[in-house]
Amino acid sequence: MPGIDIEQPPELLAQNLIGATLTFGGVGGVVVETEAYDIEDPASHAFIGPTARNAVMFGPPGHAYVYLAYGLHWCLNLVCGARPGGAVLFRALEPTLGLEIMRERRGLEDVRRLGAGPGRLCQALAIGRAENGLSMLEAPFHLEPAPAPAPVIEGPRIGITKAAERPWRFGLAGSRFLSHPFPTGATLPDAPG
DNA sequence: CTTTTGATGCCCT
DNA sequence: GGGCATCAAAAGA
Repeated sequence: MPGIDIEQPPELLAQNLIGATLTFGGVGGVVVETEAYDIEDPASHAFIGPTARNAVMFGPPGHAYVYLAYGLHWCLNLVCGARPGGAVLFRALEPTLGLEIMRERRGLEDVRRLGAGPGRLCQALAIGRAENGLSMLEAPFHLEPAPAPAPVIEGPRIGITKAAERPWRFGLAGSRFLSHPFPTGATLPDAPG
C-alpha cells in the first residue's frame, strides 16, 4: 500500500511529509515546511491532556486537527498514530494545483506567499472549522508521498514561547516558499552540504 | 530589509 | 481574564 506512514512519531512524520503533495478539493501543492508536536511537549495543545478543543489529537491517526489561532487564522495538523497526542502542523506549501483559485481566495498576491504560513495555507485551501476531524487519507483530501527523499533542513519552531528551542521545525532545503527562512547552515545529517 | 502593533475568537483556569 | 502553534500594514533604515 503506497501512502504516508502515519504510524510514526511526529518528529519523523514531519520530516517524511516534506516533499509530499497535499491537496484539498483539487487545490494545493508540495509540502515544504512542517512542525512536530508531541504530548510530552509543553508547546503542544495535547500537553494538558484531552479537552473538547484538542479531542481530535487523541482520536484516529490520519485525521485533521484544525484550530483557530489568535481568533483569526486556521491551522491544519495531521494526527499521527505512534502514540496519542502527537501531530504535525503544516506550515507552508509550494502551490502547484489550482493556482488561480488560491489567488482569488487570498486576493491577488505573490505566488510565494499563497501558502507560506499555516494561516495562509488554510485560507488558500479553504480549510476551516468544518474540516476538523476529517480523515486526510480520503477525499476531498489527497496526500501523496514525496516521489524521492527530499533534502530536509531543521530548526527551532516558530511563534511559540514554550520549548521554543526544540528543533522540531522542518523545511525543504532551498525552497523559496517557506514561511520564514531557516538559520543558515542548519541541515540534517543526511542532507547534502 | 527590519521592528512594531492592532485585529480578533476561543479555550482554559 | 489571560494567553495564544498568526498575519498584514506601517514606519524607519
